[in-house]
Amino acid sequence: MAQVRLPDGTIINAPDGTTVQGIAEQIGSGLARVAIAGEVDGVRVDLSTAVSGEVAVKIITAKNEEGLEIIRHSCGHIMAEAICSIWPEAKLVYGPTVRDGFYYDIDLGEAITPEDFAKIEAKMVEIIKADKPFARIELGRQEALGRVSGSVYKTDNIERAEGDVLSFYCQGDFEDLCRGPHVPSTGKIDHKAVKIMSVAGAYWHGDASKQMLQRVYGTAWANKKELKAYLFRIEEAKKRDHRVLGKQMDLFSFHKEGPGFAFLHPKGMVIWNEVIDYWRSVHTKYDYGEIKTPIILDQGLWKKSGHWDNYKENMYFTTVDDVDYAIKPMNCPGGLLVYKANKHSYREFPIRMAELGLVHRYESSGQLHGLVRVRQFTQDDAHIFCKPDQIESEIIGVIELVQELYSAFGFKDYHIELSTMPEKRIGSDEIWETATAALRAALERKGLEFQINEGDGAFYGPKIDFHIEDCLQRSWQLGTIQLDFSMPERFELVYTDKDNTEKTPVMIHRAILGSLERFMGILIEHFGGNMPLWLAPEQMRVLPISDKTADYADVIYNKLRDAGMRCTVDCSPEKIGAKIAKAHGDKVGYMLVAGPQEAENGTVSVRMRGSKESKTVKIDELIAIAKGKIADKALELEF
RNA sequence: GCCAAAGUAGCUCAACGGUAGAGCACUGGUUUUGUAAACCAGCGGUUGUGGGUUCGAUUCCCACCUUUGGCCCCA
Repeated sequence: MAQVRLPDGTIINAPDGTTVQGIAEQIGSGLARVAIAGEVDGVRVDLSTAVSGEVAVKIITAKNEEGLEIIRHSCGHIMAEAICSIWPEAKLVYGPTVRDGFYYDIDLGEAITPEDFAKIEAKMVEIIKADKPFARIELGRQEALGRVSGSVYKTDNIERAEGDVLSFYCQGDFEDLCRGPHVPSTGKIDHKAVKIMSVAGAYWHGDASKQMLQRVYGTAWANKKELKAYLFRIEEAKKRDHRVLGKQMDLFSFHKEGPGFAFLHPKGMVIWNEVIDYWRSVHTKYDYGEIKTPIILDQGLWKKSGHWDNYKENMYFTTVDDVDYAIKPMNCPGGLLVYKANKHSYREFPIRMAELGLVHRYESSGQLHGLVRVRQFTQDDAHIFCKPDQIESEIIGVIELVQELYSAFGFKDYHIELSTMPEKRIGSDEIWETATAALRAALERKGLEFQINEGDGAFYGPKIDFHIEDCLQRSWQLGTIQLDFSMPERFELVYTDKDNTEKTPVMIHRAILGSLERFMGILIEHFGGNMPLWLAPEQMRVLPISDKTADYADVIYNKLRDAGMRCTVDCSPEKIGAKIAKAHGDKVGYMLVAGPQEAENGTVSVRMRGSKESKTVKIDELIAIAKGKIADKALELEF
């Protein structure tokens, strides 16, 4: 007899060899109907898997996240079969699940286009309706290799797979090498909850020197309602896209005369400047000095710093008076020269030099993306020079600064990565080891969770990166803390220590918002353009009911301007409803309706962005409230 | 950079071998308006750029530029 322990702790008995499906039936016929896979002792298996002895079993349904993943994986196979039936010459490569869906990499001479999606979907519906069972076949390594003979991709997959037993899954005549598990039959998928989303190129094994494959993306959900909800979420996310909002709100633009170079408009500059003002105040508090270094510097400097050898392909160059210059891609060499301008004592340490440095990095055209991936950007950079025994406390100080800055913008969700020694690098292995250990120690001291990103450090040192997600759930790096023992040595930086000898300082490179351009893009998406009052390009707009109260509107406007509010008046001949709609479209924080009633009492009727109600307040009262919200960096407008 | 798609008025989109059209915005007029868009009229385009095919190209073909979705890379 098998003793089966269920997730809630109950034990049920079943004859040895009972399948997971059988267990589900024993629990209840309803569960058996919706079961799509199982988990035996923590391992996901097909419903047809037999159990015996003492085991823990969990039944997976479409309601579980695991269930959805299995559905998506099975959908990948169904899509693969559909594609192969349309293009028999298609060679399948690899088809995993991803967040919200799945993809399949396919090698096919002919290009698959969005016009083909309907055809693929129709074929998939046909396969689903045929309710073909998924059958698992297990083979030894040699037999498996024999079974896929002729397919370079599948042979490669087998060579990369671990273990001696490899499995194949068949649905009817279609067969694919696959770890599984799968739904019991294609009919378990709701054909109304599946959709082909896009097709794009992808290198085999992500290697640019390898063949370009076609990657077809699909999504699958438990039912039609969830699919619709997902598609709705995507549409909503697109409305928050900073490129869309940037145009709509007149914040910035791009032009073909400078691809990858953002042009900031007056309203965009308001956000930019507010961010910087706040940034400066926090840096003053954390005892940073600020410097500014040139954008164009002699090429020799970049050879000395190692950028020439390690970063040249991302740099811009220019020649004037027969002298070769580089446009800076990083601020550190300039910062080093500032350090070298004076002699330093250990008593000054740590020296924290911040710089809002404008850098240029050549990025190949395919990777440009609005404000978040550009060729020219301003880093909120800083270089900290300190003694080795100050490293940990300095790193901790930066982490605290990161947390303070992010929370002011309402960013609570970010993840941290620790990147280690890359292939292209300067400095000895011992130095890398010490530096990496120091970063790790600081993170652990702060009790922060982080993941290791092997081989992804900067060429001069390991780094801690802070990532947040945009509205389309793409992850973007913001802050970075990089430890560098090499650059100070190369530039022969010294300080006089207590014992009156000259020693080499340690250098910490760090950026918190990362790129101000990227940060602005993420801010726009984060707030959906509805900026908190302190960041809003237009904090308030006075809306006179008609020309009759135009004079009163001007009085209010002047008072607000005098109080330092960013404010305009809408004196167009529109009706008040139209003015309100327009102001909402422009994402103005407070809409101040001014009619005869208000004029008589010295008040305005305040309508808040996003709200249908309004409140009547005295002008001075409004100013006091707004000033309070701005000073507190309040995220909400309500009062 | 690679694979694919797209580029039409300031913006969002139609038309798809035969004189390029709408809404919003803008300008003028009517309306003097009370909380998410009053009405009328007008202005606005060498259809991304350059070649080619054709009697004729926005439409078909080629190249380039830019953008979009991915891949690789990265702040």
